Amino acid sequence: MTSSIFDVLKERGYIAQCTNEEEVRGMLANEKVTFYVGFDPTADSLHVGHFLGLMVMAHMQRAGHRPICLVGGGTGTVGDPSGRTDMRKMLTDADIEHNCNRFKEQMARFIDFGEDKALVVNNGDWLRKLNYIELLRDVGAHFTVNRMLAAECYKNRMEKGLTFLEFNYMIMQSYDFLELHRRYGLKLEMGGDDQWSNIIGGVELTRRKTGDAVYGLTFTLLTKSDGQKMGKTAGGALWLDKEKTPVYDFYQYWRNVDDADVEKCLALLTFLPMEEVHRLGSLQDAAINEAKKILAYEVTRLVHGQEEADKAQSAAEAVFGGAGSSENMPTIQLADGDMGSRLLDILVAGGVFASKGEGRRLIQQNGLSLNDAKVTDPDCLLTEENLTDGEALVKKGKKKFYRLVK
RNA sequence: GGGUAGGUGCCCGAGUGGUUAAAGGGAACGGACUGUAAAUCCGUCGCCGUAGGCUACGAUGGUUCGAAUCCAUCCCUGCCCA
Repeated sequence: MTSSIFDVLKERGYIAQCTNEEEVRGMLANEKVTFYVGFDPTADSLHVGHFLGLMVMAHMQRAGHRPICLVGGGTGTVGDPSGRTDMRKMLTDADIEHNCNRFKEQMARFIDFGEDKALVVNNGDWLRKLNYIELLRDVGAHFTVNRMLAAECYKNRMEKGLTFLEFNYMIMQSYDFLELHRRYGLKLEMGGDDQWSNIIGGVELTRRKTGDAVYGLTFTLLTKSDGQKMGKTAGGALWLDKEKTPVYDFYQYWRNVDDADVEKCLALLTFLPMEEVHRLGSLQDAAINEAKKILAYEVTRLVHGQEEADKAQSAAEAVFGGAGSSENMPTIQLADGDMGSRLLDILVAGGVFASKGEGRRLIQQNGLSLNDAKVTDPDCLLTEENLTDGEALVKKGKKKFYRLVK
């Protein structure tokens, strides 16, 4: 057997670092491998960064391997200092449990948790029971502080201060690997490239404790061509939960990615065949919009399902192309008292503007339209005449649309 | 515990008694240009507002006509010593 999922992952651009490329490649080609990716429950929803990891897991599962989703009920209480300049806010146990449950629901959209096909585990189950002295003797003896301090992930914390609490994160994550190896025969840990230090910690610990060959692999972080992290919006992260990031906004985010990032996103965030990805990625100038539409639709479909993706696409076409249905664009429900009220106040109440000042400014800058006519007066009122069939369309800036419905 | 340097708007960071809603940069937002792209240029970027007012520089008190700026106490962080 020579074909390996490893090659697929590599071709699609997922792989950043690997402990032993040839051995991992061979292992993935010749046996069913149990592997894991960890997710710390720092928020009540997964975001696009996690989605990349889920895509990798999905590819692996399709190739016959068994994924373990580890939610960090234990590590989440400590907080991973990797890539952070400040200590994370401490979460309460109740928060963590709530978040863990949400994660599980969301993961089920991408991973098949059918019989023995995949597992969800919570490292709180074993980490919380650990005895300090035992752990120190058992695990602590295998780590030298010198090596740990040299780890990339602590670099920028050496200046800002790194607490002992967070310093132990690597130990805990390494212990997870060992524990999963013992419980499930785990052979491989995967994670974002920022997890490299933590992952090799686990690989080494497990090797030393058991003598078994185990491996680590990191996947590319989702970054824009200018190096910035992808998936950040004005409102923060791009969430997979539609309550936190509306599907329409989610779709629009991908519809609007930079030309330079289109091919990469198609490869990493969709299951389209690579020939198709290359073809779409090579489109030039205005034609690349075609690729962006497909990207937006596909990613939205994977995350929110076909129906939601259709709605988002339809809403986008209604707004930008004149076709499609406007029904699914963000909607503001008008109250009875709104007729004759100031448009500005209605939009602030509807969340379109964060403050009246912001709205007023936007109007002064010619950034607001009502039914395709520029609004020039900040104090203009919304009247029945503005409505057609009980609806009006408001445009904020160049491409944010809201439907007012009575 | 001792010494020392700090805590400023979304982030970084200037500012050491009035001219400071607070320089500069980044992010973000609006406009022009475009392809729902990028780059560029112009503008905006605490809240309410016609004027004008209100709130804000870790927290709480105080000095002063007037404080982000001075004093006191407290909280937090870095560094050095123990």
